[in-house]
Amino acid sequence: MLSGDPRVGEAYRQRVLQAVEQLDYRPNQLARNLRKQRSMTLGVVVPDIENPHFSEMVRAVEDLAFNAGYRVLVCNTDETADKQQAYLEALIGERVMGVVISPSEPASPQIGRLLDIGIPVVAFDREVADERADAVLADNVRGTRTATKLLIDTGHERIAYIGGRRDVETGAERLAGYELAMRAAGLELREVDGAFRLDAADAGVTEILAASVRPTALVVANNLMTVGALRALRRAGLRVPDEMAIIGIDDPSWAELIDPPLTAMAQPVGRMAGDAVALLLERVAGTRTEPRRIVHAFELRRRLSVCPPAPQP
Amino acid sequence: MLSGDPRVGEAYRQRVLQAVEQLDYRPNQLARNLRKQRSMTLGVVVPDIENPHFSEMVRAVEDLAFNAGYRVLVCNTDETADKQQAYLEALIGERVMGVVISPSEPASPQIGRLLDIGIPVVAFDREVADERADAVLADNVRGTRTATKLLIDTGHERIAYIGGRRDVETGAERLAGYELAMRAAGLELREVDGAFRLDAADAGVTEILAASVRPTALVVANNLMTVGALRALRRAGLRVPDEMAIIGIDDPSWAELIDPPLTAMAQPVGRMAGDAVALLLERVAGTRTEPRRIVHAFELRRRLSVCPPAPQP
DNA sequence: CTTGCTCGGGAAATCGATTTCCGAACCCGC
DNA sequence: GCGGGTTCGGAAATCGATTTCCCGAGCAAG
Repeated sequence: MLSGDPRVGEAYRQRVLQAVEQLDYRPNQLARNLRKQRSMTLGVVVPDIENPHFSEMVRAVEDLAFNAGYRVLVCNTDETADKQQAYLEALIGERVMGVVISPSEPASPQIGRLLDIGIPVVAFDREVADERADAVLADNVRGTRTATKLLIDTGHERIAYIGGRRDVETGAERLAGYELAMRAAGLELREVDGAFRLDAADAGVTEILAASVRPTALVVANNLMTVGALRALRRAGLRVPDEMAIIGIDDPSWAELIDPPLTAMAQPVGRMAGDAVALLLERVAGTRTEPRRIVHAFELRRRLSVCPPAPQP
Repeated sequence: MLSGDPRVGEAYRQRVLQAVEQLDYRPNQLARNLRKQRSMTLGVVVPDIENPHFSEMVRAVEDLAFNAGYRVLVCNTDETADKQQAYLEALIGERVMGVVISPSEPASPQIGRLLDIGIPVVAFDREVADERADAVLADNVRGTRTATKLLIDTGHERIAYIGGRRDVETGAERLAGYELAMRAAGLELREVDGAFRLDAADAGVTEILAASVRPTALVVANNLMTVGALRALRRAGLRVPDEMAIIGIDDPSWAELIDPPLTAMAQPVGRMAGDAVALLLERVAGTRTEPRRIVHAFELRRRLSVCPPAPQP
């Protein structure tokens, strides 16, 4: 009756509600969870919550979930398959009502298990291996191609790409976007792996700068690596954009504060998170059973870190 | 027996473990939670997870908690008392094993309830009203006084302070630190409320700049407001540091990338989070019953956003 | 007026692991 | 060889809300 049975007498209901009031009765959530075999919780699995891209996403998901009456269990995988597996296992154990995941490992068997037992999964940023999952993605190929093309159109020919892990969607697609643009223009590829990490990007850029023929522009595949790249450039004493143009994927809040303000490809993270939660809630409500994929476009934020290359000696 | 009863026959144990293996048996976490009246979860309550200060903290807590076998329920309060209350209520309902909270409202009655039912609470950054809670704090008064003193020692006399909410510990203490330093030097106070928010700080700085006599230096009480302040300065076309020196409390990763690199007071967030989790685990283990307060010192990161003021006309 | 049906409310079963309880077997020493 | 004390494994109670079941009352129709 306490769960809102409509066929209950009014007088009786009043009596009970009054008792509830007087005794300061609070239903035991744990007992409820056991009986219902679910907990009003959503799992959010991200590779790195310190990355502003993901903290913005977590923030948005959390907000929407809270308003819909859910709690959020945040899982940080450190880009490792192990932690991801452990966390997904835990989420299954907790019988969460849905999972938003930006997978470090797209093929964790737990993802299939989740879907098997009816827990909806929404892939965020990166797809998962299971067909049944929904997905909210950014058009990485086009975004990175646009970024690269901007450099080409500005007059650059030696353009290096600081990339992320190729074994995940985002890394592979962004690389593809870069390659598409470069090949279309008949330019030579120059790729360095920054593993989506600050330090690796720093090292990568340092390595690039050591080469006999330096590039005149960089495309950096995410915001952490952009910090690393900028650090390496600063250490090498290179001026941006005259000596090295740079365009970043992701547009964190500090992008317009640095010198020069960073030209960036922004993802509509807030809207993407909104879509992800909406997809989950549709599944929970049973409104939809067909998998859906939603792809968002990047948006170019033109600032001052890109200018034509210096004339060649 | 499955919970590791030591007084169990070896042969029997083997037989059971084999059965466990074969049937792919997974204990139902929800049933376990109900029976034990607890869930292997820690609650982390922060005002804004998008703020790098807190995302770093959440990240560190999450990591340590995971290694200790706990999950982390992240609660974002948006600096509102309402959301904080709702979340604390939920954490009580989930019977979490401990709570790390950076309170928006230090006196929520739920904090007392948590402690009443034996759930340890550690205050982070800002104290809570209940005596029984542990606390991990930064020495805000000294940190801000040091920051202000640096400006004074550099030769500034008109120093404005962009402050955060005075009704929370950090805001009040940082303000006090500024006032201490200014009064000690016999200088006039100039305070603006930025509510710890980017936009409010932007507006505050804009307001300050509109005054007939402008300050020559700013102390900004946290990293979000620093972004706002820098934005306002840029919009007004003021050069840092010659026309306006600036020192920020908090040292986010972008601080050394901006132009000029930001002079900042850094908090050892990682160590603070480590202490917080350690305090919780001590409580859970029952090793300690006396409340503890740990105070960490800020660390000055001298960069280029502070220089002597231009000579007066 | 009686049969049949609906509705309200109380009682009991359920979720599944943990914890307690108990009887049987076993060991030791006297 | 027997009483007292362990040890071990099975059985039952427990956690507390939800869900199902069921009976009695009330009402309508024949």
